[in-house]
Amino acid sequence: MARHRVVLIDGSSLVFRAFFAIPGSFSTSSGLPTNATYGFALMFRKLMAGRTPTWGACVFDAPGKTFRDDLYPEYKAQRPRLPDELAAQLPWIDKVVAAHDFPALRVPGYEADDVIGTLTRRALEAGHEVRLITGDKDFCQLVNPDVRMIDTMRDVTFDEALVRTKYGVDPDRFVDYLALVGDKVDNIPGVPGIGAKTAAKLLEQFGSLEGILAGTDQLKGKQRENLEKHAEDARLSYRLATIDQHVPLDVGWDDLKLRPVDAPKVDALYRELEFFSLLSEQAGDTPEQAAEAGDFGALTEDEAVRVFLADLQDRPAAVLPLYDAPSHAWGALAGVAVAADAERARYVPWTDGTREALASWLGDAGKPKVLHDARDAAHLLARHGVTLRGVVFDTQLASFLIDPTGNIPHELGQVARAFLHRTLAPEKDITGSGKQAQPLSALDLGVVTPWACHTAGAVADLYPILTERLEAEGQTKTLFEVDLPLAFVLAEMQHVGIRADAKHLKRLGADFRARREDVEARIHAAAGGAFNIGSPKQLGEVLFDTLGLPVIKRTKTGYSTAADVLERLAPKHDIVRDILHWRALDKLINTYTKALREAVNPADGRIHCTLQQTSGASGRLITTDPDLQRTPIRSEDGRRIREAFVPRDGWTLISADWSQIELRILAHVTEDPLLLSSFREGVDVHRRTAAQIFDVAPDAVTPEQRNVGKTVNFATIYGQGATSLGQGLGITRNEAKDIIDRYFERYAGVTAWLEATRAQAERDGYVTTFLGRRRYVTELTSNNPTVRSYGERIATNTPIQGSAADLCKLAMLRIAERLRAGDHEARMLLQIHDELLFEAPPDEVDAVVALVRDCMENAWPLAVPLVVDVGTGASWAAAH
DNA sequence: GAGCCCGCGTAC
DNA sequence: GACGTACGCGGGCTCG
Repeated sequence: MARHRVVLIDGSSLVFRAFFAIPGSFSTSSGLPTNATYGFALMFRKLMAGRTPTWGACVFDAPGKTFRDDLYPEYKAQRPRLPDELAAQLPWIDKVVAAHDFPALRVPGYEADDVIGTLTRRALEAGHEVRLITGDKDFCQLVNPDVRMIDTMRDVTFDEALVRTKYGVDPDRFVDYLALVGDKVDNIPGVPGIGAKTAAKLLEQFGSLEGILAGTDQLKGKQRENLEKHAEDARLSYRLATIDQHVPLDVGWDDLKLRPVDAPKVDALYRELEFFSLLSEQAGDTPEQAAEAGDFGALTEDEAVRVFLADLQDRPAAVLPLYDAPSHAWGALAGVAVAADAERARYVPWTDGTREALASWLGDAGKPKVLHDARDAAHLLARHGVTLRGVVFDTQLASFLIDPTGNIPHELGQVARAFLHRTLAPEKDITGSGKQAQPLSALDLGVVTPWACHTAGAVADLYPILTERLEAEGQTKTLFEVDLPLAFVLAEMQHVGIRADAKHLKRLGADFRARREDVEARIHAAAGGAFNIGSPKQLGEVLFDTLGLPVIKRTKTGYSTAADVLERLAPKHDIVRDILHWRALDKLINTYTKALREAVNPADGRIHCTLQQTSGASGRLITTDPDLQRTPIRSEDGRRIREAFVPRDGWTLISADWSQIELRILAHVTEDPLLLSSFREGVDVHRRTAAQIFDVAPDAVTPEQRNVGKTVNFATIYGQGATSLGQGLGITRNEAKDIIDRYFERYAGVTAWLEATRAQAERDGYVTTFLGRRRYVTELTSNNPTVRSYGERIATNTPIQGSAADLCKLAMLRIAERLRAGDHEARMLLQIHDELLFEAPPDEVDAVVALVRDCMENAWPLAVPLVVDVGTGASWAAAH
């Protein structure tokens, strides 16, 4: 017969946790804040979904002093006062507890911790097992084979192994650990200079706090000094951190007996609190994952994997491939979690024994799969020889399409919080972070499995919810026809990477470094001494305090030394030119020659950046790790960086970019006659704008005037005002205003469209792109004029920038399709917003150029032609 | 040492 | 504050 279970809830700490973890905007229609109450209700729901305990109690701190205050007056002195919004919820939290017929305990003179500790001891002595529901790590000291600590908000269960993994000490040494490390929240002092890592190391070496204090002669330096000096602090901390397990309690098991949940009673309260999603009839439809109720496990053998996967049949399963390395850059595959639903999941480590079974299922297009970030998964799997097929949904892309600005970058934890109100344990909770981070494969399967299964379970739970939301937002088609297929094109591009000549980067770096040194010597001589030129703080002191140059602009932390400021100071002192030069070289060295060289994968000599699909609010794609979209081109030195990007031996790089795609889209949407005619007749649009602004014939426009025209054309797209346009052009605000007025007079169609778009955005609360991609502009409802005008710029810029991004995605899809259909070896390498980069074998170049040009020029039927410039060459510098 | 913000610079 | 979309570097601060 199963043993009796006792559940002890740490009410006080959970109330605080819930209050800070759940947005303050949670409230009833009458304005009662309910975020902490909701968190508490969620916790109960998870608790009750699991195995029913026999006894239980929800323990709160009682008002008044405790023995710890006598020991140490500063105890918990750092605790913030109870916020009013939380105080107002306490009576309601009591009601939630009462509605579940859960005994609530408050014992004067003792903290909740001690009451819980005492009940835990009694339960163990009676042979029962205990579950502690808390977010407070102090309870780790009570964990043993019969006592587990459950953090319901993060869905993490601490057993002995997890305590050891996370803190590096056994539960029975946890108090010693706390005594050394201290606890800022409770104002437990600890020993200065001893952090988590050192404490674990010392305890490993000496066994206990007293062992350490007795053995300080074996230590040295600051550490020994601190331990000797603060020995009494540590002992005091030990007593403060020790949970008292012998509190006199006037309760017996009969008082703590639990009854089955009275659903109507709970529902009545939840209706009052407007927690409609927690009502029992709905709860039955999508049962919350109980902290321990899941049917989770690890599968390490081929046959077991096959049986589990075959049992899924044709039902969509959530798939979560996991990186082994803490850094994802070239990380290997540790394993794959597969969830049939949130309650049934398996973690399969990637081993010789499981590889075949996993690979054949993952590659089977007939087995439907749901992923969160299929692009990343497909790339990771591709590196292990697995082709991911049968992906029917991507919860990350769905979240992005529902609200691109909502949960950037739409990581699973954020999306689960937003749509499931569930807090997932971050991976570092089990792996640790920083230098002592452990790869998943080094961790106990008992630690990885529940975490991986819970996490995959969240993807399974998100699937139906996001499917429905996506449909409601009218974005289903975009997901299935554009973003999801594109994810696999991007995965392929990441997998292919771009070849980079590390030697060229090294030579360039050496050249730039030598030049930087020369300039640096001159700067230091002019300043009268050495200083760190790369520190804006130090540089400001030299320029404005030592050399007495005039202060033109300030930042919130001091003097501004930005390039535009330095440009204006350049005539006053020769040092300023040198500083600008030093900055340019320093940037090229650190961000480009150095970082790019480190990004080259030695295995294939190529850089494999990430093509983020869910980070650009307007729908743009974004490159990271490294960011190849920011490869320099504007300066002479910068362009030399592009010489390092080369094709495969004997192949050719092809660069194709749209000419003025955003201005053409502007012409299309505004239907402005002048803009339309410029593009239809193929006249130079910047020259045309200059002619309008300066009221001269196009032939008479000087190069300087054309430049003004160009700046003004872009200013329109960005919603630039007179002040900054004036600054950009080096003219007065009034002169700039005249130019803008004149532009709007001549381009009346543009003026009308800007006006209409702002009005539409205000009316609907969002703007859209060609593909119907939606961006909500909440800024427009702000009372703050600055925020509101920012909203207006977003409203008018996003349809232009976002539609350009749409066009590029469509072109990429068609190009990928046609390269495949034509059996071309050529490959798409990069997207730089309006440019696509390819490499092709020589015999394919002409065909690929034609194909690419066709797809790009005909990406979308516009009222004006789309013009594409194509270049080829032996490097990116040569091709562009 | 890790994590964060800041100032700055790079691209389209 | 005053130009839209981004990423990432080094400096410098805080925390442990």
